[in-house]
Order: sequence, then structure tokens, then C-alpha cells
Amino acid sequence: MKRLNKTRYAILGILTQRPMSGYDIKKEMDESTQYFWQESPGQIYPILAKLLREKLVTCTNSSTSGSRVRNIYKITATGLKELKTWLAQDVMHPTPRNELLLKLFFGKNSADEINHYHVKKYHQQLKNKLKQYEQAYKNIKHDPSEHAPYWLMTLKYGEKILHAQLEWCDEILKRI
Amino acid sequence: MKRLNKTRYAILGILTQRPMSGYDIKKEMDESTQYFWQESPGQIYPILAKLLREKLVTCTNSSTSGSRVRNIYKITATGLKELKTWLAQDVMHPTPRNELLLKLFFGKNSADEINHYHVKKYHQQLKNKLKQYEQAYKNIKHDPSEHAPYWLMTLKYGEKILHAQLEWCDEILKRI
DNA sequence: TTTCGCATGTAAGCTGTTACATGATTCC
DNA sequence: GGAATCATGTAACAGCTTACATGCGAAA
Repeated sequence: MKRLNKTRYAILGILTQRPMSGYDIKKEMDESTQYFWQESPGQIYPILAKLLREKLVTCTNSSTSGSRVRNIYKITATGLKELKTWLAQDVMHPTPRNELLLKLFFGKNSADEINHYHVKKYHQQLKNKLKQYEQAYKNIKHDPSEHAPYWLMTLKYGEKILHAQLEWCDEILKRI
Repeated sequence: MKRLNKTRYAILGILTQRPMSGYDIKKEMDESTQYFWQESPGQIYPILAKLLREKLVTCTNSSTSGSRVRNIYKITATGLKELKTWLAQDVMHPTPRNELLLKLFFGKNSADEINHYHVKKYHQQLKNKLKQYEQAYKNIKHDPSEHAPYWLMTLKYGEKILHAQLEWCDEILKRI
């Protein structure tokens, strides 16, 4: 089973919203998908060039507007088709690594103050994240985009998980 | 901020249970940490050799027992010290990628039957996983190891998350 | 004028997986 | 005898991050 490049689909997907530059794509992801999908510029630019060669996107060089040069990419009909094909394919669910759990699993070798500290700190970070989710929720609710219902589903997922994680922290902190 | 190799600590941590061969380490992880940490043989063997060179483990070649050759690795005092240092260091919490959420985020470009299918299938897989967790829970409860309380904490985490994920699936399946 | 954000890209390097190679032993 | 499992390893390469290089325009 070969691994296939999902970055290309993430980029194509973002481009269904509107034509964008590589820089815009990065920013867009930082504002919307950052809790379950991130890309670095070192990935985006080379893959954008590849997508262009494969004619899945077109590029208009907007140097005409008097301001600085920006490469604006737009998804093509072929690109949209390729995206839809991928969307219909079965999803892989690899178990992500969790460093906190690994440390806790070996917790016997550590002082319990240390184990407690790790969980406590995690708890604090989760609470901050939850606030950001609540803010994002407000923003999307007023978004008239047709995509909004789907965005809400992914947000809902994050919230549910966060609450479960917070509950777990509370229980663990009582134990150690 | 450089990334540091966590595989070495996973291996050292497993070796605190008892001396083991590379093969055993793999099996041990498959049976205990597989829901939050996995390693492939292609990682384990080279890193074991490296740990040996750094004197964090020792190796006794048990060809004497008449059976086939097995390299049994044992953690040294230095190795244990290195493990403990790592255990005390702050934990990084990178957001793992989630392909299902990415597809759902782009769900507007897909038929809703497809979106529904993905979530439904995920739901089924989660239910199977939950059964495995319940089995693992029973096994650990009867384990007299001093590590057992910590193992239970990681298991608890998995259960909490699973329930949250299942709930989310139920809600989403009503919507699409 | 100098700093910051915009904007695009490249190169190096690490992590980790997959696939392959090899051969012994045990069980049916 | 043949299959499955035990057991150790290597090579190729995909994927991704980090750091770096470059330069424009706007604002302070």
C-alpha cells in the first residue's frame, strides 16, 4: 500500500473557495484547517508548480495591477475532477503518535510530580484552544458561504474531542 | 527548534520492563502502545545499534541456549538516566493530521451520500476499536506490574476520545 | 531609514515506511 | 514437505520541516 500525497488535495480543496496565491493558501489554512491540517511553504510552492505542470491549476501572473508580482492559482475542471475522485476514496485512519501518553505510559520511571505537571500543562493548553474554538464558531456562524455547514462539522469534532480531553485531564490530576 | 528523535526513548522505555530483542520490542509495542505509538522494524534495528554504540543499552548474544541467535538488549544506568531526562522535559503537542476532517471540510464538492458513507464507516471502525479497548482493560486489570496504573491512564484516554468520536459521528450522521 | 509584512522559492536533512533479502525453527 | 512464525537487517524513497535566500512595498 503506497502512501499518496495528500497535500495536493488539500491545496486543490482550498482553491475551490477562490483563486489564490501560495501565500494566501498558507494563510487560509492557518485560519481554517489548522486544527487538523497544516502545510508549510516548503511544501506548498513546489506542489503548486507540479499541479500547474499537470494542468490541475492555472496561474495568472498579476503583475499588471501595479503592485508587486503575485502568482494567482485557479483550479481547473480537471483539477476539480481529481479532487472529487479523491474525496470519494476511502479514508485512512492512521493512529497519530501521542508523546504525552508515551511519557505517561513510562510514568513509573518518573516522579509523580513530573507526570502531574505534564497533564496540568496540557490541561491549560486545551483550555486556551477551547477559547479559540468558541471564537471560530462565532465567525463561521455568520459566514454565508455554502461551505460553512461542513466547516461547522469539523469544528464540532474539535470541540467534542477537547471536552473529552479536558475531562480526562481532570480525572488523571485527581489520581496523581 | 530542532526535532529530536523520540523513537530512542520509546525503545528505552519499553526496555525498562525487561531485557528484550528488537523483535520483542516490536511485539510489545503492538500489544500495548499501538494506539498512540508504533514503530517499524526498519526504525527499531538501526536505532538499537546506535543505542548500543552510545552505551545506553548492552547486548547479550544468546546463541548459547542451543536455539537460534537472539540479540537481547538491556537498558544501562546511563540509558535509564537519559530516559528520565527526556521524561521530565516538556511535551510537544503537534496537531495530528486528520484526513476524514479534511474531506468533510471540502464536503461541499462531494455528494452528501459520500460524506455520509465516510462518517458511517468511521463509526463502524471506532466501535470495533472500542471492543479492543475493553478487552485490553480486562487484561491490564489483572496485571500485577507496577506499570499497570500508568497503562490504565493511557487506556482511559483512548476510551474517552473514542466515546467523543462516536458521539460526534452520531450527530453528523443525523445531519447528512 | 529601517523595520515589518508580503511573497516566492530552494536546499539540507531527518523521520519513518515499504519492500526486500535472508535464513532458522516450529508446527501441521 | 510446506507453511507460518521467529528474527535481523538493508536500501530506497516519500514526506515534511527548518533554515535560508531574496527582494518588494508600506509604514513608522
